[in-house]
Amino acid sequence: MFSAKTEYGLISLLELATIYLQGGVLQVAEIASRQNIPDRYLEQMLTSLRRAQILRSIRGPKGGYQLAMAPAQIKVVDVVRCLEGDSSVETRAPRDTAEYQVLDGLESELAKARLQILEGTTLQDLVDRRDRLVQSQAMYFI
Amino acid sequence: MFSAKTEYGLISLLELATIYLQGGVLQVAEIASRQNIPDRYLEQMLTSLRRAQILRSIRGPKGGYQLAMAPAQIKVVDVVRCLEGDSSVETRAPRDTAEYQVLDGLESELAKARLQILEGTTLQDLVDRRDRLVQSQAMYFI
DNA sequence: GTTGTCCGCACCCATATAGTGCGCTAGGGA
DNA sequence: TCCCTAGCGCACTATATGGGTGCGGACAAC
Repeated sequence: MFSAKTEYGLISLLELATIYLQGGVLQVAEIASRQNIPDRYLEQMLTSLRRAQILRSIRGPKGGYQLAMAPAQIKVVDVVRCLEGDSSVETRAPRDTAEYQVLDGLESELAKARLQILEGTTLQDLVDRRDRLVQSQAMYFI
Repeated sequence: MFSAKTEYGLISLLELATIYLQGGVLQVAEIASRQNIPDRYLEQMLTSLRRAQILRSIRGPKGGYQLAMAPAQIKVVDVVRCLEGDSSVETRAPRDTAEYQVLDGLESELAKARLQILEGTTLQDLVDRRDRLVQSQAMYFI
């Protein structure tokens, strides 16, 4: 459902979100090795996210990336739109029969449902879910 | 959102649904030319739909395809599953970090929303929508 | 000025999607 | 009976896309 690009981006943001309050910084290589992502590839996603003002970068030694705003301000839909080729710019050609129009209607219904979920979920929500998940999994070891 | 395969299939079923009550039959070439679909390609979709028991075929002169059941019995999700490579058979490998699990949760949320719509829409629904569309467009000419 | 990190392309490769070619098979009608 | 028509089946091609690499430059800290 998500492309690798989107997944890698969201994962990275999730990592950065957890250290946001301390103003923490992570380097591409750190995230990549921890999450098993090709680092040269991950750079591309982080660059896109920086251009979209979602991330901020610091160059030089001790550099890295950090969130440009609070996790609660970042909606998943923003990340998806940034990393997925903003799918809606496609000008399909004829599509003039009534049958096609009905299908278009159905497709936009699907797109709307998807958008609604992505609009309603913030990075903070994902962080919370992950924390709860880790918590519940830790229970098993007691 | 839909692949060309799925669209072509749904369009064809829509055409066949409108003549279902008269037990009507349409040939590949007819549908293809009316909807501007490469006919040799469309055959592949119709074959898949026949194998899935959604269509029935009649060979020889005066042959063609017809629906195997009433339009109200055919759910869009059946057609999509038949024509789209039943996406859910993919066994993604590692995906063991908590971050990935959270993403998987979000993705299944999206998939569920999509499925709900596709499950709840029948061919008859689409036919009705098209008829209403044609009706309302005819209004403009009065 | 050297090291470490981000920056930015251009490039490559595998796979999926969309579409074609070509011949076979079965049923109806002259 | 023979031929024509329309479905059957599969191998093949071509183009786009997604995922990933290579290589060098730029900038900041030490």
